[in-house]
Amino acid sequence: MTRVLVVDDEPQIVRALRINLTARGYQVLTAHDGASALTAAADGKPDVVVLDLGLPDLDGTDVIAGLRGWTSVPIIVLSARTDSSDKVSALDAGADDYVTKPFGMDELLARLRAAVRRSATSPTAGEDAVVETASFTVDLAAKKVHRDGAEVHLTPTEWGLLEMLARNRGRLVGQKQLLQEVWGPAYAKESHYLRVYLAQLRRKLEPEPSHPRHLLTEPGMGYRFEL
Amino acid sequence: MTRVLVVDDEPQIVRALRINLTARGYQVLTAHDGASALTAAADGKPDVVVLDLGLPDLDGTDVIAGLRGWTSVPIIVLSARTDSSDKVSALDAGADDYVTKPFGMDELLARLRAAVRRSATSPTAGEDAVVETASFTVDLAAKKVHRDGAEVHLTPTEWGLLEMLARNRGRLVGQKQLLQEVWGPAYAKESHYLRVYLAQLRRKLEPEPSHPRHLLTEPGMGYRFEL
DNA sequence: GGGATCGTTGACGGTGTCTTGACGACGTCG
DNA sequence: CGACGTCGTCAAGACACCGTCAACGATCCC
Repeated sequence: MTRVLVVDDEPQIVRALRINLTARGYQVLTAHDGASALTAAADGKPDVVVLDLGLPDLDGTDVIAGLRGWTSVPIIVLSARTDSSDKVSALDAGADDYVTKPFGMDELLARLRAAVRRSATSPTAGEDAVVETASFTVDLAAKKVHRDGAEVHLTPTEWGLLEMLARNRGRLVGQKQLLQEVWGPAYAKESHYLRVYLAQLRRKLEPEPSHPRHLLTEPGMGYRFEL
Repeated sequence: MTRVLVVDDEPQIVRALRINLTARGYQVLTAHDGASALTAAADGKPDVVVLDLGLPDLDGTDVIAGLRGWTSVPIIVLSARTDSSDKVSALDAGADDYVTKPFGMDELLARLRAAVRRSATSPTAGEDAVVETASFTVDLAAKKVHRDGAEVHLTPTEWGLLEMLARNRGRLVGQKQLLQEVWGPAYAKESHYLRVYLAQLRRKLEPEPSHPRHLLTEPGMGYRFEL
């Protein structure tokens, strides 16, 4: 789900955006001043930021600069000012788009889609798309697994499981979490599936399937992908 | 040096842009209709396109779609129409920005800088307009397929499918993704179409249609274009 | 108006995958 | 020491999916 951070100090604008965005399946985070916008962006990891320039505490370009210091998340600026100089300074500070109030909701949504589409195709996502271990490599973007140079074929379920573990590499992933993500919310208790498919993955990927080095079991808790 | 392709049929606009852009160190290419814009984009490999929607020959969204078929170069649309629906359709067709005439030169230049800055940070991943395999060649810009020197005729649907796969060559493309892109969002579950059209493509392009080497099936997941 | 092309839909067989059950090994706790 | 729960392994049937062929309308072009 796409996460949108809406930064505006006018409640009615925030409300209108929240309603429209939520109705279209976006997840909406909000902040009402510059300082909380920066922390919310760091905390909520939004996919796109809608930023009003007329904030009470910070200048708009400072907020943009504060974001651009560590993230390349798309920023769409809202502003009541139609001055060309305002637009130029905001865009040059690092904003991706500039919409003047009053704005049409259709247009804003279209510009938001465009911004999200752009950033989706560029692999700037913080995580690396290819995970490598001593015995095999997982390419998350291409959905391919290689072992000793040769490609290993995985079934959809096997891949879903491996992908979930690889995206959380190093961390423990609970069985319930795995089951709900790969099989669906109704399968939260079918822990037998995990045993069957972990065995299959180990047989395909581990040098010694009975003594796994990368696909580890944490008894009673879940599984962990270790590099 | 940054190369800008300016597409507009009004000479005075082209002249004004050429002067301003050249003075700021851009290299300027021009086209005055949709058809020549497409060839100029394929030929001149611009870093950004400024596109007027009111062209004499083609509809603006068709030009955008024609470009988006093979390149992700940023497109900034110029238009005299302020209709919200025009903006939405242009942005959803793949445009990056939409500026209404009359526009301030400062603002356009700032939006242009923003568009170039964005695309500069994303690695222009091996996006070649012509994809070559051992048995056939796909020219994404010209929308043509050759096999053994001769041109192969593809229907629009066949082409849409092949284009989508070729643009994601090496990567697995989910069936839902293919269906939504080629047939439309309402066809996300009509996976039967994929089987029929993949069979047709293989019959036309693969040396052994029953043992495909380039248009591969990943059961339960999707299809993959392998070089 | 006639013919060809294209998109859509149905039926069919074959193959691979998912699900399910049974069984033994291991560790823990009463 | 024995009961219990968890885990790993194996096997077999049910099922979904894929590829293929063919027929039907709709549309476009001559």
